[in-house]
Amino acid sequence: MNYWLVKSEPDAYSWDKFVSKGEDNWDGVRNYQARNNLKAMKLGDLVLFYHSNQGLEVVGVAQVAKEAFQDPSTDDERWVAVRLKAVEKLKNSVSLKLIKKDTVLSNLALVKHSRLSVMPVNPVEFDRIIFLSNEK
DNA sequence: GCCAACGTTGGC
DNA sequence: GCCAACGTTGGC
Repeated sequence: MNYWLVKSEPDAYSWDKFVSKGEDNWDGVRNYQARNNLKAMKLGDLVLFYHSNQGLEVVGVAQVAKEAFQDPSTDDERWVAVRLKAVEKLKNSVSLKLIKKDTVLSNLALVKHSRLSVMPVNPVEFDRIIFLSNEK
């Protein structure tokens, strides 16, 4: 099983909106690297949901409900979407600030490649974020 | 195939 | 609102 992190601006599409739908297509990605990551997602993979621009924190966990298919928001065959379903909201969201301070997470693509909107997360990093979300 | 110009993302 | 980092476009 693989782990991922996706970003969304809460103004455009928040975690709460996602939860209210239960599951939804993750489409509109127009970046090759991010698209390649979407294509690599397998059914059942877990996906961290991060709020960019506002919030700047990991807020919940989703799961891949359907592997890559033609992005329904465009006819351009280059782009794909996946279907994600909500799994759980983190007990405490994990802020970018905290992630940056954490030595285990210092190589996270979120920190090193801040503009990438869909990125892989290794199991150690994933566990660490879950661990941090349960602290306090 | 290079690179300048331009557009976008996202943290601050 | 600014701007650094990065991706894309298009002229040559």
